[in-house]
Amino acid sequence: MSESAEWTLPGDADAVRDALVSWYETDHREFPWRRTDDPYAILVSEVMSQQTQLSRVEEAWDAFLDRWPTTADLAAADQSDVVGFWSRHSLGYNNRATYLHEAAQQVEEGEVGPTDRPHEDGEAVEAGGEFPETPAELSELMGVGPYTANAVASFAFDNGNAVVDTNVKRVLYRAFDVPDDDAAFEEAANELMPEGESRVWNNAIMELGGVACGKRPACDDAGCPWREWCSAYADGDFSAPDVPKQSTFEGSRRQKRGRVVGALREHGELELDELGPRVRVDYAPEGDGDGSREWLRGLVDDLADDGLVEVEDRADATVARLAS
DNA sequence: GTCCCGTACT
DNA sequence: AGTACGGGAC
Repeated sequence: MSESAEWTLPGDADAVRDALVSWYETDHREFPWRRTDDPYAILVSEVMSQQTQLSRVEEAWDAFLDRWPTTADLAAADQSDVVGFWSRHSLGYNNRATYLHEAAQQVEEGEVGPTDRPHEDGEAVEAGGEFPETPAELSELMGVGPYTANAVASFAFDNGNAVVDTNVKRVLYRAFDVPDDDAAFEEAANELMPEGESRVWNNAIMELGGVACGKRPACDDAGCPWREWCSAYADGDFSAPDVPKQSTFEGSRRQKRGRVVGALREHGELELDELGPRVRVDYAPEGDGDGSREWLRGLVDDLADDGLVEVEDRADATVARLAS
């Protein structure tokens, strides 16, 4: 179903496909996670890569897998250690550390994947620990959406659909005038992907978006394999789909949340009035506005709702620590 | 200050 | 449909 026929793939689509795969196979960046087909290791790399410069991900990825080499290891870990690791490595979005931890537990408990099936009360449940292999099963994992599901299915099992991230959108938008519309991008991406070759294809098209067709295009320098078909190369219009604006981090609530997690990681447990000055230099317990004890209580309560922090009311004071 | 960016939640 | 979410690179 396509109400918008504004875009078309070139008539010789197979030549387009072959050109990209050949270009990728001739030369591409090397990343350690491209040398494994362990779905867990690939999931870790994808979750990290969603948010961080690839150079720093390499070191964090190695250290993470060294510490928790399997889903069983991660599932058994204290969540505070996982969040602490995430924070120490400046990986951002601490929620995703808890998602990854929960996803490992889902796999170990057999909640998802090939062993997933209804069972009666009292019946022995199948052991679990088998990693899901299809995009639909992978999507059941906490923190795994359409992009990550297809990336893991592709890179671990060569079993995915076309990935659609901002790199892919930009490439399709520029080269084939696919409109800035999620359904159109998904349709075009899947029409273009050679059947059953998701591993090499998704690697190749994201490499194209990262190396040749970035925000600043490098068509000739990167030897873009699609120049002869590319609409943007022909008319010089290298505009890209709109990306949502980022609110400023300095002074933001996100910054204060990060400081709470950092302080609790460092000290283990703190009373609110010990935590406050580490979050805002102008912390002033009395009152009810920003920077007050009441404000801080609201902040740590939200972190508790997110599963990142534990808050305990004692007779004399309220204490906070990273969630175990 | 701007950019990066997929997912969960409302 | 819109918003929250981290912190480093530039």
